[in-house]
Amino acid sequence: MSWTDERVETLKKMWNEGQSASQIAKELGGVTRNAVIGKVHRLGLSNRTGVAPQPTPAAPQAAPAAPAQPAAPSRPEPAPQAAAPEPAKEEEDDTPIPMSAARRAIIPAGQPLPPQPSANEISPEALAKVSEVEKGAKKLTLMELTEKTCKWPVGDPATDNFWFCGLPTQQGKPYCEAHVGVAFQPMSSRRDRRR
DNA sequence: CCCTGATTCGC
DNA sequence: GCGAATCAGG
Repeated sequence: MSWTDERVETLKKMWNEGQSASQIAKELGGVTRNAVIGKVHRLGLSNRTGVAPQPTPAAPQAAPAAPAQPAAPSRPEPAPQAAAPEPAKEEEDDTPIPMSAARRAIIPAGQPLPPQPSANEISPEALAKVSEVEKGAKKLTLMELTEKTCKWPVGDPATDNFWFCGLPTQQGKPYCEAHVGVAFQPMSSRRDRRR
């Protein structure tokens, strides 16, 4: 397989989407993650920022013959932090979660809906991260789960919109990183309404 | 052990 | 330019 225009395009797209090299390699097929990474570097987009700002940090090894800053040598990274998280393209044939008629107040046999963070006090950050992640969840069904897919349940099993996160597990753990964050609370405010 | 990206270097 | 091997983490 060679790097056709199309494949390079896919590579760029996926890389900027935050996909890992191995995932991209699987998608493209015929290449290993090493090949992907190698290509990424050659394309000069090792940094996932879609647009490399002006200050193309001159490599310390090969200093260009034309230093942009004649009087400002020491300043490797002036970038303050203007990276605007841009989900932008999200083409998935998935239902945008109609969530409507399924408002039955029926609670099957289930009492303990898993961890579902609710009244608990979990790191606001973790929660934010979770809801963010759940938007991009793969929404797997029970049967689609594997040892490597996040098994965090989302939604109410009693309704028609219920799925499992399905994102890559962090490793060994049953959930993706975001969900591990809320699933495995060290143990904090364990003080229920102590009688 | 699983995974990640980064680099090197023969091709 | 390419990518396997290797390196350096998490």
